[in-house]
Amino acid sequence: MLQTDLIKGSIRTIVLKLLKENGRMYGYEITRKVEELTSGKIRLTYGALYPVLHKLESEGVLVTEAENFNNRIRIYYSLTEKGHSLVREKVMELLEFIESLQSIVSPQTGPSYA
Amino acid sequence: MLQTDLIKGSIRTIVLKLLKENGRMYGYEITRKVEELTSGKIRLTYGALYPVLHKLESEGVLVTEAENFNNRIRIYYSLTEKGHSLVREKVMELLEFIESLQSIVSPQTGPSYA
DNA sequence: AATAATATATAAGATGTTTATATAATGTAA
DNA sequence: TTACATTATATAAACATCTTATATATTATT
Repeated sequence: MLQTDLIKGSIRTIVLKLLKENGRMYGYEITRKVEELTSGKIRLTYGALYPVLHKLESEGVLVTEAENFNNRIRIYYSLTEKGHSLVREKVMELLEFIESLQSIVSPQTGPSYA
Repeated sequence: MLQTDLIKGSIRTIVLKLLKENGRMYGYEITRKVEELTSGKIRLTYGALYPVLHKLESEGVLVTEAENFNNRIRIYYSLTEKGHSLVREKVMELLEFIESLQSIVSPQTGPSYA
């Protein structure tokens, strides 16, 4: 597992992107999906995930629906219209950030006339 | 400029990598180099940079040399042996992290038999 | 003379994350 | 049938990290 503090700051974007791709999801499902997509390299903790979800809700970025499943309450989160445009922004920002990181840590991949 | 909270957690690795590539550097020079490499997209703030440098020094990862330049003191930072092996670790970790992020935000780039 | 750029640094406040903890139902293996 | 793993949501305390504001001072440029 990675689980370094690199994850700091990207949880919001990850959550938003997953909700965009998968429609509505519940918290546990989000953590599973992240593990699946990253081959277990990234694991969101609930102490980090739920505060993010609650904040996004209070900002009007997503809405919740509580449903009963097997005598348990399951809370589904889905993007609002505002959420959808935020995803686009945030994902672009993340891609730019990744590019920037790469230009620091990776050697130039320009033409090599070798 | 990006300057989102995505940078959180990657400053250490960025600093370490730059010191490895450039030998010794001083604080201001580090911020310049990051701006240069990222076309101004990432800007380290001093409030973030200096605490990181001081912490790395206290951990024995880097050492300082104060030199006089134009009537001003300039403090050069360079990696110790311990620092050199930490860079390798941290950069690998960052590359893995980038890969993980990409598998979340980017579409699969597998063979497309189209 | 004023401003921008160079240069290091700290404190206060804000934010975000980990770790620990609580609760509870269902499925599974011994 | 007991114990454990998995499913499921959630909060509080502690910790780490970052931004913003601030201080200081020299040199170069307009």
